[in-house]
Amino acid sequence: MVERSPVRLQDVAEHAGVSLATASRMLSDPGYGGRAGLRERVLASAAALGYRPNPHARALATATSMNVGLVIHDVRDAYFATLSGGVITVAERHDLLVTMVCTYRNAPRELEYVQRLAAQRVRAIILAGSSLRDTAHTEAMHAELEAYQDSGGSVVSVTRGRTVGHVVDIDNAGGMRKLVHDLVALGHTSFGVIAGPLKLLAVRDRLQGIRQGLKDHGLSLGRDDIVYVDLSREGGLAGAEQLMTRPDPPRCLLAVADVIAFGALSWLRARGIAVPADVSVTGFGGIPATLDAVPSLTTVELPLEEVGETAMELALKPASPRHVVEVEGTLARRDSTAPPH
Amino acid sequence: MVERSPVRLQDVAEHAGVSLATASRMLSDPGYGGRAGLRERVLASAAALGYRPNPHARALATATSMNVGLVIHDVRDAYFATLSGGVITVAERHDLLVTMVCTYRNAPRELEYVQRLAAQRVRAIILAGSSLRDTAHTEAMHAELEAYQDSGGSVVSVTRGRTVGHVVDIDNAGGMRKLVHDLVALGHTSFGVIAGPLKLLAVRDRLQGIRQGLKDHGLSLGRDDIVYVDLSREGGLAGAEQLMTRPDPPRCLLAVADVIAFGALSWLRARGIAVPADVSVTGFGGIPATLDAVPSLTTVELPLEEVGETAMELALKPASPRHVVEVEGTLARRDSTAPPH
DNA sequence: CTGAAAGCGCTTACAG
DNA sequence: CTGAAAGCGCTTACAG
Repeated sequence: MVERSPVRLQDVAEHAGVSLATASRMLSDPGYGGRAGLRERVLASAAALGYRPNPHARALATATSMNVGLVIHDVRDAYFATLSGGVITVAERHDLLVTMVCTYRNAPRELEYVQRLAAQRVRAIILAGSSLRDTAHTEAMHAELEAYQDSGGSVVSVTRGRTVGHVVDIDNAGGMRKLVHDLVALGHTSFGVIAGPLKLLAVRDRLQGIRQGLKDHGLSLGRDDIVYVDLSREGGLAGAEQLMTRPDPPRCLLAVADVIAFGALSWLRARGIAVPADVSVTGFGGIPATLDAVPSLTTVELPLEEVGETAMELALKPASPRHVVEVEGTLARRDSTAPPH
Repeated sequence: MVERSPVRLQDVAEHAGVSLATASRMLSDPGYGGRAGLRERVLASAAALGYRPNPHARALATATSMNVGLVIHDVRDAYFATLSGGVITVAERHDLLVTMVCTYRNAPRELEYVQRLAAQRVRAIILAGSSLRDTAHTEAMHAELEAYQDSGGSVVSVTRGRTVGHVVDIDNAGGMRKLVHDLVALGHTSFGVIAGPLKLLAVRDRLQGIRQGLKDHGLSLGRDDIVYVDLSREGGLAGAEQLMTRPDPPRCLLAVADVIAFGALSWLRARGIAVPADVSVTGFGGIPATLDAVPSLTTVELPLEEVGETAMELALKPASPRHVVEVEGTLARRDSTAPPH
């Protein structure tokens, strides 16, 4: 089916008048001695023939590749796209190619992808999405990642709660807590929360941060003050609808993610409900679009690109000692929040 | 450095009591006969041992892999993120993994990535970004892609003007022309164009569409009516500044891309210039955020996710006959445009 | 320092 | 249908 590439290392060796072994050394081991001019001759031959090493042959012989695997929930989501940008930037600096897979928050799919990436002998697997709360799945992932790491792979997770590999730990709870404090300071007491799927650890943490922030001021959430929706713009639309059509709608809508907040803003706009005059709205994440929204969205800004860069950098470090990098969100108080009148 | 994976095909063969060759056939050739129960036995052994085939060994033996390469300008840009989502969706259906590289519109980098992907024997290379106008580079790319295709690879470009492989041809000029017609129908006669880098073929085509659309109505662009900026939000900010601070600012700003329009909207908002009351603004592309902007952005909507899906589907087809799929943009008239008062 | 040879883990003609 | 063997294109002990 496929024609083989014409020029192999063997060809280069012959062209340069050396053995296969020598050609290999001159080409891939910069520290190797070699008699004067030899290296130059081999390099010249390689260039002359347009030699391109076969990465599969190399991977087979050395059991490592120049690829890294990046596991995210969804590229179409700006949160992950931005983070991926950071990963790719650093990977490029190290001549690494990144293979990206999207799980769409589906546990079996996540596991299968990790297995495939491990089978590919990628140098590292970066799990950039919040981990999924499911005991059986967590155990299977753990076993898989452990085995992968034991066989020389590097694992990095952008989520807390992973017990293997390096971790970039985003302080979801702390960020939300800060945000809530700020809103309470503005005078808010009536909150509605639009949450995402509870299977996401990040969602749980953000909710916990909200509860804690309220509790710090003697406030709390009623049963009906929180709705669970899809982590998307559509989810935000539905969530706002549920909360705002109650007899006594909240004066402040806390979304657990920026995209959800966008949906909520859209719902409110369509109903002619003014933000922030009638109701305040907040997001979480700080994706670039929060600046373009009108009103601009108050949110907890995460250095997403930097998170991606850090993750990729950790991926380059040896598995031991384990690194845990804590990332704080910054409160970005913008135009979608104001004191309730 | 790296421990080898413990279970090889050889182990499965021994466990099942068959030869290596038979094990290989039972596992990877579904159409192969084999005596009754043999296949089941081999599969059972593979499962029992947790066998995972080594894709590099397979790639070396067959000269194909289960990966495809996706070349884009920038993942952080929603245009490419959305398109990539489509590619990944279809790739997943075919058990293909996608390796994504970002060129940041840098020609040498694009070429180098294509070479690396070709060396990896990816099944297909999808060039999702507009091609770069640079004769030397175009020729080098052409040679590389041709060689890659001759060796069995599949190439798909989402840009016109590529003479090798399948093509998804987005009608940039036609879309812009439709948009301009609509604006002229609204009563606009005074336009300012915020263009991107002229090295991008897509930018040239969109400009050409604008010129044509104007010409259809006996209008034209003056020397100062067009500014060239970076294809980004910041570019839009700068472009709006240049055009709107002229003695006689235009009444309608045409951006060649949605992100540029966002920057322009932001600049206008900061100056208290009302859109669309004082000035109309349009984009191109139809990325999801155009709906969340306030006012929502009038744009030419491209089915970006579908474009990605189509590209990946074409990648699965044989190189011959060549397919060229034409994609039209849809005029999305929204709130950022109105008749000039 | 250099080369001949074995080995990485598969697939696939070639015999039987 | 099945198996022994060669081969894919590299790297790397092992001798010299």
